[in-house]
Amino acid sequence: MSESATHRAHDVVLRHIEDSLRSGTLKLGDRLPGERALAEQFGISRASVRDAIRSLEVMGIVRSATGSGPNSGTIVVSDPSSALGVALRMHVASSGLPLKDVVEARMMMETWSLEHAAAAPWTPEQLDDARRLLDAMEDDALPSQIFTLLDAQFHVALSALAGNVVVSTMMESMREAIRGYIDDAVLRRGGWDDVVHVLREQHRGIFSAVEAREGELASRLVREHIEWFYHQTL
Amino acid sequence: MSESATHRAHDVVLRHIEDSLRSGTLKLGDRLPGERALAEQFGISRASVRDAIRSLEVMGIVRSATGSGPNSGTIVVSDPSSALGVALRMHVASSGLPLKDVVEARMMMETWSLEHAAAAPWTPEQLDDARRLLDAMEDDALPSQIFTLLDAQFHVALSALAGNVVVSTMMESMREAIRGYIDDAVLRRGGWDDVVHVLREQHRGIFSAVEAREGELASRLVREHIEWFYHQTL
DNA sequence: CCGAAACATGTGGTCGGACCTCATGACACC
DNA sequence: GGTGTCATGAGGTCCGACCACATGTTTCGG
Repeated sequence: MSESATHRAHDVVLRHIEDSLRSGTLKLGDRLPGERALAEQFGISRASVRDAIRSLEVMGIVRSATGSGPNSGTIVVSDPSSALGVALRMHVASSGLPLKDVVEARMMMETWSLEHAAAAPWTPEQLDDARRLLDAMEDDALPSQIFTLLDAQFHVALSALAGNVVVSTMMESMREAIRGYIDDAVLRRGGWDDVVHVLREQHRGIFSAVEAREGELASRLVREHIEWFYHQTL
Repeated sequence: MSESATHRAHDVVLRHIEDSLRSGTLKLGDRLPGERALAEQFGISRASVRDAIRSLEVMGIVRSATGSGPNSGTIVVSDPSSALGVALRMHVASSGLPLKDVVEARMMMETWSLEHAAAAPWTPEQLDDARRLLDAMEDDALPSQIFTLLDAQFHVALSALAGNVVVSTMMESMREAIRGYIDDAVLRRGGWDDVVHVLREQHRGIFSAVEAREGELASRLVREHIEWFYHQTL
């Protein structure tokens, strides 16, 4: 923002794209010019253009695909959650961010979300997403990895009711980042059948509280839910 | 996690580094082999290796520098906040994430942090960081851009007392992402001299509450502080 | 006339080799 | 012993080529 330092070759295209995004010249769903065209336009090599686009791709700003037609090329998307999720996972892997703090942060966001969901203007249709996931998790034949996946989606769906995209995104990315650790911990622990019954009951309780718009109750239940599961496994 | 799909050339490097990080073979401060060496080791081109390293750099996992000596080459670091900050800023620019939600999320994290800071085991030295920033902001000659920078650091320093690295990191990155917008809004509004007096007073009140470990009061004050400033400018 | 197979086109993905800038440490020279 | 020069090796940039892929077009057989 402050120092320009446009001397780095790949920065010029990065800045140009950010400016275009900010000014509205480039918006969600638009296609960027081809890498070769951008290279010529800015007078830099295609490698540097690729460098910049790669950065945007890692951030979840654009998506690149080979081939031709409307689905090919580099397209402006908005996929912050998976991008942040990967980054978070890497930082947890490198011990830069303690897993304990990730779980704690997730609990903060989820309790906040459910509290605020009580007063938020969501429609019954939005709640149905969560209900479908709740029903899907009743299947006894579900492997634990699939269950935890649905579990994550259930929590995200409920939290989304609060209406804050940033909080939902961060929650989703944190869940994505720790999914691998959870699956490992579940397999290492064993006795999944006993655990899953408790989880189902807790989920139903949380869902009912949200449905009744009892924010404080929902918040307390989800806190107990996460704390219980955390101490059971990790 | 699910499909391996190591057919992408740059993914093999990415996976290898993540595994090395997870197993401890690679730790903070270590230097990666040179790009040419990695290329030969995995039997891929240097361009693909650069692609992978670039991804890690964007995530704040490594840092690359030219030259020779201990500060050169690619080194494992942990800089999630600036990495997330840039990504967040881009998403706000592309309207993928509403600024309002970012501010709201920041308020959630900060109130949570100050509440928990009351019971956290921080030392007086940690509080001194915030105190120094508080004193520095007393300077009347400070341009608004510098003030907001110190302001951001002050808030991060206080929040860090809660002891949760993930929350601190996210707060810092959100503040970084919206800094440009705040500076613009302040300049557009004018009358900075009137605003800054109120801000100083609010900061002192928040600091005192934290120092006295009155979590609830600190939390309330910081909420009012953020809400007031938000309505004054944006 | 129509459907299907072959082809042309343009995209990102990969490659390898070249040259540049830069920070450092070693070495020769005062 | 201090100092300036140079060799070294790292990342940064560029070029030009080729590959894999998805699509749109053309062509050919029925």
